[in-house]
Amino acid sequence: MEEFAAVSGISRPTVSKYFHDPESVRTSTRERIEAAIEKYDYRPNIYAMNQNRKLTKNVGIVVPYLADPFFAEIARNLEQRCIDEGYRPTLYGSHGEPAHESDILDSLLSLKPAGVLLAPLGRGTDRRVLERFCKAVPTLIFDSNVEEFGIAFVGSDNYQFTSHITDYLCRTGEPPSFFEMKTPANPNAHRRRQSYLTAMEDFGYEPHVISVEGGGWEFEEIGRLGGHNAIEQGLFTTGTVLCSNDRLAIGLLTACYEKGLRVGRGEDCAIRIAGQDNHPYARFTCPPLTTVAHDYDAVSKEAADTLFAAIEGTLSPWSSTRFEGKLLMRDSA
Amino acid sequence: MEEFAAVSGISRPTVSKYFHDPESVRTSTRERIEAAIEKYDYRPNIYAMNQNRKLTKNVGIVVPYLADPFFAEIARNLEQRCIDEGYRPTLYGSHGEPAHESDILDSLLSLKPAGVLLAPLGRGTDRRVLERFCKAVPTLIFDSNVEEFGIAFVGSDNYQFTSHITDYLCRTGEPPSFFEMKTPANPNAHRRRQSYLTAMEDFGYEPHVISVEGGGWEFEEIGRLGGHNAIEQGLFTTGTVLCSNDRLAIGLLTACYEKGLRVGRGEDCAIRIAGQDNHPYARFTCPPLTTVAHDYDAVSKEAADTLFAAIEGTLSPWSSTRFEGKLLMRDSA
DNA sequence: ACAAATAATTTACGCGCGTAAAGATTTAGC
DNA sequence: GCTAAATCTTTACGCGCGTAAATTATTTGT
Repeated sequence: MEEFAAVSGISRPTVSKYFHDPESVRTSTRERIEAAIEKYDYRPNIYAMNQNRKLTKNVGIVVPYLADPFFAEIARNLEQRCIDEGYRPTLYGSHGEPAHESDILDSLLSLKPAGVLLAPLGRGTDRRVLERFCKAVPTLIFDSNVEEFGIAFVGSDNYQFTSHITDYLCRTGEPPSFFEMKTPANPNAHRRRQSYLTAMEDFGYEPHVISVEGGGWEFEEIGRLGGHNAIEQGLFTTGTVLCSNDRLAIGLLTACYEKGLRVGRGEDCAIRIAGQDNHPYARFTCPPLTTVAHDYDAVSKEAADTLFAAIEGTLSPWSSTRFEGKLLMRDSA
Repeated sequence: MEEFAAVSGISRPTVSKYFHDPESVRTSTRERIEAAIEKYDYRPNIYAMNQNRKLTKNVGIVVPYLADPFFAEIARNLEQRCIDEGYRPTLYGSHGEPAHESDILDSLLSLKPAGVLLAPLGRGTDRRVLERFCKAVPTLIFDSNVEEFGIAFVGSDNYQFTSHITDYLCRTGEPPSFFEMKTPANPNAHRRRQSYLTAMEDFGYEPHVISVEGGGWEFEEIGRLGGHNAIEQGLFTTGTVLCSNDRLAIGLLTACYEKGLRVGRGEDCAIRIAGQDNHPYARFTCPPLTTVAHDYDAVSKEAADTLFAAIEGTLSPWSSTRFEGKLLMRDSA
């Protein structure tokens, strides 16, 4: 930087100031620096920069499982917003393992990030590690809430999701059974079950929950195996099934296919199946999956904006924002 | 580190040496240091460490599109192998955009990574940027090859993939048409088409390629729309279709559903559809998709091992390793 | 055109660690 | 118990940059 400043005819502290915030120097100076950068292809050493800065421009994005297209999609969205605001995002996937999540937070700590966007594992999340982390780094929790940690929570309104689609299913045919994992990793699943129970009672129907065994993140396979069992034991009494999420629904669709059950809302169909999330593949199942769509854009925008506001000093009390979902009526129900 | 060394009763240079490589100090010393780390919860500042080290422990993993479950899966696999070897992997997705890929390589350059595992965009990759990058950083190219850049290439044997499944399809029914994108981003697609043409000639059949329009990375939608067209125009003359990849096949399955065509190998089915890649969802389509599976494990192991060997000094000439695929016979064909 | 405000320069120090060199200490081999 | 080898300690410097303080140059308002 010393040399670069010399050949550019500008002092090193000014160059340093420019890299900290290009807007902080006079326009004429900025143009000279930028011309020199172009000419000499100089870029400052990231390690040396971040060593002394109290605040880096790093932002960590942590999701429970990067191989889940839902999280991959929202991570991609958040990543772009960070770049647009001049931050350097780094992606992390917890691989569904609490220990891995803790490791990520630990190593993130030594990266001195300006802020972190975290979708916690949920049930498996180590409260102590997370709490300590949130004290050190401005952390925005999204997707699934863990107590009132961090600066805010942003996610979807799971009660509304489930009551909305339950309403739709009741209006258009037999009331749905609810198909879910017995021990879901994600706390949203509990909200959805609860919402289903409430909605069914409100409509004057008897709720009917089918909880299937299985751990881990291979939801499709869990849905498929659970579906086989449920079909064999005749648990789908009403001919309509609302799944706790789309991935379970995709597995259940496979089970129905394998059992020779025709899925859909036509006269000749044996069963209606609906999901929740609008998973990127839900549109391409056979039949296309009726589901409730997250407002990806709204969630990621609110999450990013809230974090940036907190980083840039706007301290506000902890808050929780939940966006409503949109019903997507397709052929499966 | 000064203070930590003092309270631990060990000199700072030795502590520094320990963090560089725990094996490089005497066992008794290592135990004392590790006990002290446990006690005082000390960890060195990453930025200061990497500033002076000629070689960091960072490894970059770059894939064209993180929201594609295929790449998400292989990235996850590679990530784990890096961690196991004591490296710090960082994930990057190019979002399908050449400019973004170049940006990633550029910013990776300033991270002084020990090595990089790169799955290039392919056709869109900026040759000049990549070449310059490969000169500065040990780079292993995987999935799709770009000239003979980097230290080596590791991927799947696309010729074998297609000839193998073409063989199977010809033996079990009518010979397949080949369903692909007209302008695929990935060079593997060209190999597969070529392999199809060769295989069909070898079997004495007339090859029949259906190239559909569409750019970007939304392969399912491209397959669906292309499928609608092809069905309307009666292009699937033989009643068997081999798709260039599983994502196109998934879209085509949706198109068939929407057109009322029954897919599968049963007597009452109108069309057989097969894919290639064994996409994580291929098992859950309706019907489950017959496809050729990558040897994920072998590819990622070979890729990681080759990179680690190069980093640790074992210089070997550029090489190309391609693993054969395994035919997965499911219900769609 | 002049004072006040703004921006850039000069000078200087420190961040937390890597690392080299020389000397002191411990260990291994016999 | 001795020597050679391996390891550790002491000392010292530098990496590439952030940043504070004092000074000087430039711009702005009137």
